[in-house]
Amino acid sequence: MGHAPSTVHRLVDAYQDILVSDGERSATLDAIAQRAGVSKGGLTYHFKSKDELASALFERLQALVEADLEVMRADPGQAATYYVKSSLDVASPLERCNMAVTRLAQGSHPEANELLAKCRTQWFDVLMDAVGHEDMVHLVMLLGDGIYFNASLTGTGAMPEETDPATIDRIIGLIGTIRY
Amino acid sequence: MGHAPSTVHRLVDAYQDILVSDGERSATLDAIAQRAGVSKGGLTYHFKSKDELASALFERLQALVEADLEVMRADPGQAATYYVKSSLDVASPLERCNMAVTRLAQGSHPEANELLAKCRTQWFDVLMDAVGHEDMVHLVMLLGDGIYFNASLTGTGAMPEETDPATIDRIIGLIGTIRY
DNA sequence: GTCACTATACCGACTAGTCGGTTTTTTGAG
DNA sequence: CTCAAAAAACCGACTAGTCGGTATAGTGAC
Repeated sequence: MGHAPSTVHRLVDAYQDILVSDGERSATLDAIAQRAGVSKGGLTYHFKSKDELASALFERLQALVEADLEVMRADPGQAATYYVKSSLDVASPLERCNMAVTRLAQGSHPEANELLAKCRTQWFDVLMDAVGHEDMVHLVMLLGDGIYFNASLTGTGAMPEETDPATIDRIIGLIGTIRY
Repeated sequence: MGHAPSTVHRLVDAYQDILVSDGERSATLDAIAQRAGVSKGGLTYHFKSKDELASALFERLQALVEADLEVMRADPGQAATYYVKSSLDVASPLERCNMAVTRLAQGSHPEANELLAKCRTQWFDVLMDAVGHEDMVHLVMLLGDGIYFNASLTGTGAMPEETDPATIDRIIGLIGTIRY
């Protein structure tokens, strides 16, 4: 019970956290190992290369997205609202993992690019089933991306001020008034 | 007339382009010099350090944003539409420069962070003057960010498909129906 | 001569990945 | 349960290569 997270899990966490907070460049093997509380040798025992670490991150994202899609499918009426609101929760495992993979994609990692494309297609499909109007789905997804992008810069201390959850609620209210 | 761009300009272009298309890690002095078609010595002749290159990029962004704000101030009625639509034009000098600085910010470059925060505040203020409703301004800016974020991933070949300008037009139409 | 470079060589710091060796955990025979 | 052997987990020094930055001799245009 209450497993202490395994070393492998901690290493992926460390990689993810450094990617999110300091960027790809800072995510060196030494830095990852140090944050995970193991030696470099300990890291390379579990992951022979940095690519293997990245692959583990990709698998984590796939699992988290699958769970997220399941939540949305379970309550289609709230799917769009849920999608927009959850974009704001930068501390959630999904958003953090998504952000880490996005950082790799921006460093032109082909596999990261493909995975992100796949995830976005899945979200689009689920939202289409739930909302049924293509333009509205695009609007919702773009809004979610904007919130996410904003939050990702706020996280690194780059924004004038954080996006306020209450503001998001009011914006959702405004969008709810659109007749289509 | 029709100046061939100066070496200094070409070096900043090269830095910007590599940042956008390959990420911070690939933007080495050698790579920048090579893309600009000068030797490494030629680069260091004009920029004593990488930080000076970054500063030149920051100055470029400030100038481009200032011009953009001027366009918006000149036609407040179209400011919001202009803001959203121009987010899609990833090939424009402003968007490319903005993207390059964003890459640096994500690598937690403090000066890049401050500059982005300042620019976003300026855009917000101009949109507030033009639109007059805070939540609508947030909506417009988030939408712009989403389009921009999408486009920036599409650029690196990461998206299922590029956001369609016609779709953006229809979304703007939907937002235009909101009464506030 | 000066400016705007080219070309090349070099240094120190850092980085990914390797490797021999050590510690910890698991196993299974008596 | 006990204890030794085997397997798994981990350590840290080392190697080969990269990157930012410095240095320097030389070239052609003005």
